[in-house]
Amino acid sequence: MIKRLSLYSRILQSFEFQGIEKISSAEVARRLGLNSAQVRKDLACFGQFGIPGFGYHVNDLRKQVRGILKTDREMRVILVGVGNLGTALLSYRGFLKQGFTMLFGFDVNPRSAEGRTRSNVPIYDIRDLESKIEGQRIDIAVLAVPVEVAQEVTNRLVKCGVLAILNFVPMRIEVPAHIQVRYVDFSLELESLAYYVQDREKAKRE
Amino acid sequence: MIKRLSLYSRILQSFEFQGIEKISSAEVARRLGLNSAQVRKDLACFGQFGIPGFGYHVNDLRKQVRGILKTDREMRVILVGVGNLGTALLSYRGFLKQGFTMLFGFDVNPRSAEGRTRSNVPIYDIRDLESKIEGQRIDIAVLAVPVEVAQEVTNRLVKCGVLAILNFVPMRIEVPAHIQVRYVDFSLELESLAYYVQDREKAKRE
DNA sequence: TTTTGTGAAGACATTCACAGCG
DNA sequence: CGCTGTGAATGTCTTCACAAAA
Repeated sequence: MIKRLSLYSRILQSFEFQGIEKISSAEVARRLGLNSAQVRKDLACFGQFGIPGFGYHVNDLRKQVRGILKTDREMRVILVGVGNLGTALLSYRGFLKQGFTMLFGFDVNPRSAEGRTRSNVPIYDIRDLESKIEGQRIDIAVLAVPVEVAQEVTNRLVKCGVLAILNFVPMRIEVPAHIQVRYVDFSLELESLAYYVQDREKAKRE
Repeated sequence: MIKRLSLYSRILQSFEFQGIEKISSAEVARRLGLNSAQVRKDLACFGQFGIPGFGYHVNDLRKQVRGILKTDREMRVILVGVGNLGTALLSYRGFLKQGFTMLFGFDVNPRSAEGRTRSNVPIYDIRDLESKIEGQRIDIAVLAVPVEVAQEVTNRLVKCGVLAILNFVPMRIEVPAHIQVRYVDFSLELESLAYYVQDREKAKRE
């Protein structure tokens, strides 16, 4: 549901960019492939932002949604594991949208990692994780290390006071209840796609 | 649900690797952070694989699950858009697990894209998309192009007979009903994490 | 005994449909 | 009228709890 809010935020931004000032739940729903009642419910959940018979003011609504998501305040992010994937994440504009700041990266081999990177985010040795982030507020750690060390690195991150982890490693990591974890797992998506593709070809034959 | 099957497949592989021959739904559930009834229901959905009072034979079950997911047969994949993200996907071992073959990539600037890649997947000009994949069976296209051209490229892919799309572009793409689309959207995950982090800090204050 | 497979219950999410406001 | 906000209805997914099988 919060993910949908984030979608609303994104589409409102694009409406604003296009100079559209007024929008209806039906139009938002159409653009995102959702049901209009769902859009209204999601928004109504946090207050009364709409005007019956009119719709929503794009500008107003966007401010409200950003307020709810707290996208208005700075999120401090670090990257742990600067291999192929980590490097890509660093250079992929659009990964860090406004409101997110990548402070630094960590890797077992910071020198070679730094060479690959075309961003100006400093890469430190992972041995210095604790000392480098000591005393700093780190909101989110992006985890892109090899599977074998994922749990160990996670434990260290939690000890360092990291509040949330975006995990690109294809395994479940154990964390205390108050730590937020979100998973991004490409190959899972690929495999599930494969399943439906199969169905498709079977359907064609029948 | 199919995603969970894929998780089972992965964990069964690791059990097999460790030489574990027998497994219970409770143990699988524990490892994946699920409920044991869920694991049993998911599996029971496709047949009776378990033995009451014993559990499941790891090897047997894995074969069954791979059969259901059709991970046993080759999936032919292409990559469209070989920018930062696309490049990373190409070099990221683990993206393409066994059963998936990356045939080639396409980009507006194949020369510079090829330079970045350390894989031996050939990169062609996107103008030649139709001619290069003509007559070939392509199961899945991985979409990693800029937002502005995502819909146009999608249309071309569909015309070329691609059956499924794994979309890394942060926007909804329109496709005919019989085409499968799956979305991978990092920044959405980041934003939703941010929301809960906020909650966390509020909770701490109270 | 142990652990499966599964109806029944429960929790959660989505959609319908309409009163009421602008 | 048009469109929101929202109870009620529906649908979907998850968990419980237990009879039956090994």
